[in-house]
Amino acid sequence: MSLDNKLTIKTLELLSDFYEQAIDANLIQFQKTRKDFEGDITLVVFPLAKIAKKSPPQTGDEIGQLLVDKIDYIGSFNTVQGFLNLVITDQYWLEELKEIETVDNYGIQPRTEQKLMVEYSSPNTNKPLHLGHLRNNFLGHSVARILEANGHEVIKTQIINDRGIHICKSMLAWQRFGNGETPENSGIKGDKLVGKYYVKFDQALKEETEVVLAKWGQGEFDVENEVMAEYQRLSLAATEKEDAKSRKGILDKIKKLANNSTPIMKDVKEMLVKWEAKEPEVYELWEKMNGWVYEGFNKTYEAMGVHFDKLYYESDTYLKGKKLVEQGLKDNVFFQKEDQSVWIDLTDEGLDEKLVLRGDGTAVYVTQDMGTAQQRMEDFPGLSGIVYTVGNEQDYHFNVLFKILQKLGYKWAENCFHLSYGMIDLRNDKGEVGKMKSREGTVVDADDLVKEVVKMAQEMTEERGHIEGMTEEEKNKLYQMIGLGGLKYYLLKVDPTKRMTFNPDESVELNGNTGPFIQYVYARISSLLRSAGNFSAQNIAEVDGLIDVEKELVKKLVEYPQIVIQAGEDHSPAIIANYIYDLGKNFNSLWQNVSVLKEENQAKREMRLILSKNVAKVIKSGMYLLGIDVPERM
RNA sequence: GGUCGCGUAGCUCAGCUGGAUAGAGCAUCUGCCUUCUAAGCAGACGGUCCUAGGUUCGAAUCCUAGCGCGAUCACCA
Repeated sequence: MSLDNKLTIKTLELLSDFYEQAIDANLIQFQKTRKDFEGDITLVVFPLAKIAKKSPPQTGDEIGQLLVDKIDYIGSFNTVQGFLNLVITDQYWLEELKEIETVDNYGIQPRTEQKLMVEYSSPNTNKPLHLGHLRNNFLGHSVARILEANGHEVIKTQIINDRGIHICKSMLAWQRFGNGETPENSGIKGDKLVGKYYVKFDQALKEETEVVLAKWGQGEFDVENEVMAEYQRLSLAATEKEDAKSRKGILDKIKKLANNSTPIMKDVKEMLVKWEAKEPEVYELWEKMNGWVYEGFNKTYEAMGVHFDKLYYESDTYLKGKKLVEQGLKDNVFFQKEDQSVWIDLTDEGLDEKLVLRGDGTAVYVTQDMGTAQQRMEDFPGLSGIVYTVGNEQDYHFNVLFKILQKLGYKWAENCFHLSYGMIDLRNDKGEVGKMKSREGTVVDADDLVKEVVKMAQEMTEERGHIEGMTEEEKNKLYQMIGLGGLKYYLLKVDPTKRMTFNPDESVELNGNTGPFIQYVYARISSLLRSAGNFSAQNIAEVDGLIDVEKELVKKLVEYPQIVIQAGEDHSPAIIANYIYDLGKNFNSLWQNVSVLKEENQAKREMRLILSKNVAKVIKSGMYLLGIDVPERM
């Protein structure tokens, strides 16, 4: 039990007795003592002053005396204003250290009954992975490990968006402009090659859209009457609007209308229908191109060091979604419009009407998500919930999805959680911050970044020169570990829910609050332990006093289990990251200020070795939770 | 326009379930390698916690309004 909890229970008991009345547990508020004051833990006495019927300082003194008298590990106290600072004895901390030393899986929580699925990555198969996917993957992978450390059984998964109109776009463009280009004959990585044709489609679409708009402008309409009417309505509205913003909104709508009226767009839609009908020509092309993509993705995942227990493909689950729509239609959860499209009315939930099946009978995004969720529940009986690692731009979508699942009557929908993380912004040469834009060529490619980061790690490590005697293979492994560790840490140390600004220089930085800084602490301790000889925790209790840095370190170690729990509850690797950084910093302070091996007092020397060993143990454990490896030497 | 989110040092971020004089890193400047790995340590400089009200013993933290930024409101995913 933590000191905080222990003290709260004891104090509650003592105070109830002392003041002869029942005391609300919420009035007992312990917090860490601020550095500027003497003490380890502080009781906030303001809430208790009323009960004592004395001023806060008097109350503090009164309670402080009581606690010192009754609790043996409280050595002394001081009251500053309404804050009662308690000094815990060194013996107590030494016992704690000894305890930590005996636990192998320190910080890891006992098994629970919960079985959770964590979904992350979930890319579209029409473009290569980029920086945003890196944040997604590292986050999901780390959260999976954190949940495991909290005792839950975890299944790591992803849903591969391998079908849909966007895939058909790449396919169509390849058919038209590809001239039989393949990864083999071009040497281009599979996912990159398919991405290339997705871009080609976009260009073609843009050109055709302009043609359509030009025709419309001259009054030539070879489209359905409704489209023409809609265009005329919008054009009129655009001329009436005064402010530029709403004008732009209408112009965007016109553009979209034109977009959808292009021949190429019609062809793509047709292709999707053919695909759903499994027409061999289309289906084979689809299989071929997706095969290229998977080959490319697998290389990227391997380089990133993330993996999955089970893969789902939308092409397998969207039919299940369609069945759910059918059933829901019968049960009056959904309703059908004249054009045969199927909708759900969520206006009573504060949301809108939402399409669940297109008029032509093909599935949309949410259709397949419904099917996927149900499939998962069938595949893993007893699954308690699903964690969806998906960007916060999809907050609305998941809101809708969970509501739909609830309305369909699935109890487990309540345990689905959208791990909604912030977008990554980039800073351009002018210092402006903004999103990655493929059109402006600012998308940071995942493969390129990983390669770059490892290369930088190599250069910087060679400069430092701590690696003589390593084989080439060991060296390469180390560069990989440092580069990737730095990148992962950089992306994970920020609160996942917040958007962040990517700075390429900081992502490869070795100094300060970085992954390599922490890895370095681990390597230092490893080096220390290598030259320490034999030691044990037996004589720790004989140490006659702890210096500040030592005590700080023990206190920090004691916090770890709570940190793991907190990180699990909040789904936040950042909590782990910030904690290990603090721990590492504290250790460096010890390292720089005292010598471990040259300490003459034997008990003290052993205590410091045990302390160091356990700092390393916790660093390794915490870094594992972030998906980062630590080196014995660097 | 509706909904949701964000606004803390020059920059990137902690702190936000209310507690003491708001913390780190980067950048700038000082010191410290004959000593277990200086990828380090010690220190200096740097703040209208967006603004205005409110709640209370106490507000960066909670509430309301305003300003600014972003996301979303697709028969895209």
